[in-house]
Amino acid sequence: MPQTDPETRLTEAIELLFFGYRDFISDPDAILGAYEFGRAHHRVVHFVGRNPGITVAELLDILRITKQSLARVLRQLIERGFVVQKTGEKDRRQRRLYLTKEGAELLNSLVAPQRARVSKALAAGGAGAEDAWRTIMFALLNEENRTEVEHLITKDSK
Amino acid sequence: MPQTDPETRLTEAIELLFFGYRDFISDPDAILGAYEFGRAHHRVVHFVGRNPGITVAELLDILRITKQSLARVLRQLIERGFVVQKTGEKDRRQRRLYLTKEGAELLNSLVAPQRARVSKALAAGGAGAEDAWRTIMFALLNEENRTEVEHLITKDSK
DNA sequence: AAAAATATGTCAACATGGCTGACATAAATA
DNA sequence: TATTTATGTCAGCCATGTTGACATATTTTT
Repeated sequence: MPQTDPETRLTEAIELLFFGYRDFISDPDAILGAYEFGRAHHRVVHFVGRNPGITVAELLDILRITKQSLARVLRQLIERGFVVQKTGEKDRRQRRLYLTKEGAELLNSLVAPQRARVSKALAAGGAGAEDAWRTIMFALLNEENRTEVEHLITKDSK
Repeated sequence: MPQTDPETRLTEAIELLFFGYRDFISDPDAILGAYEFGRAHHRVVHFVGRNPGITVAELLDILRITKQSLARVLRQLIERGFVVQKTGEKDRRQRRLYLTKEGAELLNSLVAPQRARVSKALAAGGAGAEDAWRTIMFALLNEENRTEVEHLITKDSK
């Protein structure tokens, strides 16, 4: 079997991340095209769907973009009826975001092929591989983001 | 311990990919800024460095962008002395691409923090985790890309 | 030798989705 | 009441993707 030096091994891992991510995000693109939406819309729909009632500020913090960039895609999603805003009950300055029925359907059509892909991939690793994969993916995060991401992704685990 | 339904588990994995990749590509950005280069330049420098003498057509096939998009960043990299073109010896229509000494230094400064990050993350998984992680990342690829990616990433394994 | 195909380059126009800066409004807080 | 906060909006800029059309040099096919 080939022996590989550590630098090469790491370079290969870096390229696996590049190519893996490239294909991972490829499924939704065709679907989005039919709506004349882009990846920016996808991200908003995804995180609003995962965090119903999220405030604009919280969404900006997840996406790490400016409010002006968000405003463009958010306006389109609202105008076309995929997202609604509701004034916050406790703090009436807030605009809490929710998916409409149409938004939830769009999200579902986007996430379905991604789930299928990830499900297959995790299964390909065999028993125990999923935990190892998760540990490594989590360890890729900047330390200052780990707590936040942990909260975000485990939001509705039972 | 929390029991988690399969859909939620997969959604969490999808978000781990999103956040993990986001942080994974964060290191080089500051470095690139100092050169007034962007991620597109990074990709070109990376794959030219990994595949010395690569042709323009091969590079386009890896990057999946149009030649007009590539032309812009490639021109800048050539003008500023990070990449050189040499006419193909067998086929003189080809322009084979190589990094200059400066290009190799730039690549090294970009890849070093990525290697450090990935190295730490793989180590965090413990023994055997790296193989599991690789298997899963590879299984994320579109089937039609697997052979190509396998060749690309194992290019100089011994 | 001529014709066709290939590898590459270039011009022009346009779209998406980032960015900064400035300013406005309503509501909460000090 | 004054200030801060959450949000929205206008205007313009930049990076990097796209399509379409066309040019050149070289190789391959006829």
